[in-house]
Amino acid sequence: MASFGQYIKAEREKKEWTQTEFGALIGINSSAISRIENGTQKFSKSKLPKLAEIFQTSVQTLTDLFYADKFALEAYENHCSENVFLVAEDNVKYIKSINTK
Amino acid sequence: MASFGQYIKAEREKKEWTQTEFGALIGINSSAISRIENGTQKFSKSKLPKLAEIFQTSVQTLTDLFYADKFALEAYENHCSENVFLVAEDNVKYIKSINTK
DNA sequence: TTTGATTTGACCTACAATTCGCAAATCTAA
DNA sequence: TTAGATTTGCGAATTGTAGGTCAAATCAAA
Repeated sequence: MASFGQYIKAEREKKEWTQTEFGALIGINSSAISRIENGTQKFSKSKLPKLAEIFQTSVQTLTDLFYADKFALEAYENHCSENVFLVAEDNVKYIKSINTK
Repeated sequence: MASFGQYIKAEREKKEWTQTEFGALIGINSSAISRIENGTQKFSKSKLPKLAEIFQTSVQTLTDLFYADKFALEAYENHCSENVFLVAEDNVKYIKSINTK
């Protein structure tokens, strides 16, 4: 999957909803839906649970898609080097090791 | 390296600067330095170039450390699954492929 | 004990980033 | 052509957050 916006668009079209219909379901103006699908506006993470409900999928799946997209864009825009995600992965392990002991 | 704050602290101590001295160099209040080193406040990314100068290292190195730390914390706090960074890496490749053609 | 260094809390300001709402423009099928 | 769907420009409004200030608490070493 390319981006979170493209994912939303694909799922919305699967359900054969217009942006207006989908917007009403999730509680977002239709122009915002357009921007979200096209990447000029971000989907609010606080709405992930509702989105999971509407799309009939798990919050975990959406969370991973959402953040993978977010991290990728941020890494690209800020010219991070190739291995930034490898380092990040190590850092998560470190954080977890601290918060469990 | 554990976190960006810990990195800053380590480098500052190598130079034998107090938080106040280091704060004066980078232009941040000493209590803010304390918070940054201890992770309750974020280092401003706009100051990365200045930090590189002060620490005599490359902006790229600091950028990678900074974002690896940021991504790790965000992934941890939002309960992303293990493979979120693998997906993110793919997404970066996709973004790059679009922006080069 | 004393002095400087560090940590922390509470509160506040300023700035930057985003979202939203509306209207207008554009697109797309029938 | 026309009606519904989508995109987009713009300005208003909101939100998030860095980091300052001040003061108090804690720490560490001489």
